[in-house]
Amino acid sequence: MRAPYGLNILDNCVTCPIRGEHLFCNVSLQAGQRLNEIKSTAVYPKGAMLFIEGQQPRGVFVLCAGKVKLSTTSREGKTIITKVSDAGDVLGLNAVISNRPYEVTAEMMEPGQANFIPRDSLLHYLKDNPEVAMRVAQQLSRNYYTAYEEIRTLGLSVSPSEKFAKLLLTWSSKNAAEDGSAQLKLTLTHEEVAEMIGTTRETVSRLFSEFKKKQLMQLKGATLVIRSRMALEKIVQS
Amino acid sequence: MRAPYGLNILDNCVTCPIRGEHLFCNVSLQAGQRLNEIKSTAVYPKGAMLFIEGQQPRGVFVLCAGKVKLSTTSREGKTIITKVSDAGDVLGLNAVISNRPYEVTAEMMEPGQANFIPRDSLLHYLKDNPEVAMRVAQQLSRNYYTAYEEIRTLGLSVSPSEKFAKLLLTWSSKNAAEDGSAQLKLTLTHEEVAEMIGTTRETVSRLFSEFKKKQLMQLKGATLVIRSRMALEKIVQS
DNA sequence: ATGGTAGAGTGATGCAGATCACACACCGGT
DNA sequence: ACCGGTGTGTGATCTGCATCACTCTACCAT
Repeated sequence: MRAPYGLNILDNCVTCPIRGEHLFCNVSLQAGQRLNEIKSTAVYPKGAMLFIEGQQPRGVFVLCAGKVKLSTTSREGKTIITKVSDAGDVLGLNAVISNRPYEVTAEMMEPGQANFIPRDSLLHYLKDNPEVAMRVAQQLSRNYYTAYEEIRTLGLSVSPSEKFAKLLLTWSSKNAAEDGSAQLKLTLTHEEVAEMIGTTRETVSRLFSEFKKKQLMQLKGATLVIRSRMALEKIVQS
Repeated sequence: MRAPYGLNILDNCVTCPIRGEHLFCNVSLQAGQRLNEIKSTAVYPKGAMLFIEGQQPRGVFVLCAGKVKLSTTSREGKTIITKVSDAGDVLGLNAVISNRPYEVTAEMMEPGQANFIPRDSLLHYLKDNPEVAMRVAQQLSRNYYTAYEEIRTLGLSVSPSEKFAKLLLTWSSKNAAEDGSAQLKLTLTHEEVAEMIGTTRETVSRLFSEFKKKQLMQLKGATLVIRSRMALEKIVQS
């Protein structure tokens, strides 16, 4: 199947091409079919906004391919990135369930694909499928935990170094090797990293140098190598 | 009915003596009765811990009377207070639904009363009452929004003054008068205020003086008078 | 009264990190 | 080869707040 942005369209990504533990997976056959009827698939270019902070919730997006940046901006223009989502994540769920405006802006960081489920359809669907409703509740509380971790990080760790180390740890835990090292592609700019840990671009730049010098990490092109998680954990201390 | 700590025991506070919009209110008659069967009521002294960060979730507490302080502490002993709950709030819901450890510590700030619903009973109950399950999902997403606001505050507002002004605003919105002024009892110590906005006791002390001098607030004994919300909002700017 | 303790006010000092101001490196377009 | 734009590295300065170190008050218990 031909698709724009050099992507192949994934056939039925709502029922998780990737992870077994996904929100809409392992539902009954009937429930799965109904889900296919109410979803619609679309492909997005880099920079596309799935939704914007403050908008009324139209529905949820189930991300099939590509990375999505979730961020909030204050009136003065200061921005924090709260999360980088990837395939399998469900975006906009909180807003849809509670019928409040989207609390973040979701922007494609690279070309990707997502399934859209309109708010009304989803709510009816959940009414008819209590099993899935329960899963949604669990997903919401997981979201809450993630937010909570963020609060702990922002509220308890004082120094940028600590927050930076924490960020590296979360990255490395997604690509961990046996020996405590990890390797991953760095897709964010220093500016964006700064927005994730609530500091300035310059400070991030200095943090990179400092951590490299201290042998905590290594950088070959866009490939980030984390030497030992242990050493980072010692910096975090919280 | 006699009770310890000078409290009168409230008869059936799980079905909201106070607020109509409560989680377990307006459920069907049958569902309400079942709820009464699985709950148990207890009275707590000041300083009692309903649950502690890291404990396995035993169940949820529906607060009937008294204020409860929710906090997290880092390994180095730094503490942040994430919320002060009062009557009507449901505590521990996220932990119970997602079956993860309680993420906060819940401590009574004054004598009070709460209904306890054990985890298993609640989960069965929700399975049997999808209407209530949906309400729980909504409650969870509200919790999420609150957490999200906290993230915005911690991440976007830099200075303690801003965060302090923000805190005063949330306080005053609960006791607002028509003209933008508000009056409330200050039950927290400077230390505790510091833990709410992520700064030190000394800084809070100076903030109080500063805000009083700038006519933003007034303090008669434990009664805090907020002159104009407008002026505070100008400080917040986010 | 007298002590003890928890909370509150306030000055002096030091430093981490924001801010400003550059220079440079890289890449894609024409 | 040339440019412009975007991202990065790094020095110099400036400042807000944490930290330390007190004193003072209010309140309770004896």
